[in-house]
Amino acid sequence: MADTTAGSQDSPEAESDFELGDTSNFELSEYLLFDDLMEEDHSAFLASEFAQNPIHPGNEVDKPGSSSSQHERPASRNSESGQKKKEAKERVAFITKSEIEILDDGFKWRKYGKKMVKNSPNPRNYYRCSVDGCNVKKRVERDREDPKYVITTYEGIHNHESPSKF
DNA sequence: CGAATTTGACCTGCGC
DNA sequence: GCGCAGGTCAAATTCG
Repeated sequence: MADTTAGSQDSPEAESDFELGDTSNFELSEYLLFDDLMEEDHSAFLASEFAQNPIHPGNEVDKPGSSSSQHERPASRNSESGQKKKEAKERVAFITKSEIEILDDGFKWRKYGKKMVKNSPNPRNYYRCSVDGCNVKKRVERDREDPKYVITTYEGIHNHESPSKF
């Protein structure tokens, strides 16, 4: 699973019902239900489950009307001033059935924040690609009803090859 | 010693 | 206008 499309999106075939009412800022949102579980026995089962229920109701993974707020921090804090480049970031959410959220996908991630969300009793972890130049972010959060499931949301595309592997 | 991780504080955006 | 929620950064600490 290390290679799991590390670097590029695989065949997109999960988006459709996700209608973004406000596409002013967003242009693409693909949600791939992936289960890189080692026990294919369960993965197959889960796959069916997700097929019926993509995500539990009230999923905050993507709210079509909630407006996609792009957090553009003003240059106030940022050293770069006057440079606000809003690049359309690819957002891909993966649902993995695992007890650990430290899934090694072949990239080096540095945790830069943790936050408790109201929607889930579990904290949400924020990771960032440690590779310089790669501004890919990863959001890891446990399922609200099934702590065994981990929702990993990738934001951005890796502009480099995997540091490890190969 | 260096890099990575941790926790708290701070800021921004939206809703009411 | 204020409050809430979410997200990010920074400083301190720990592990390798």
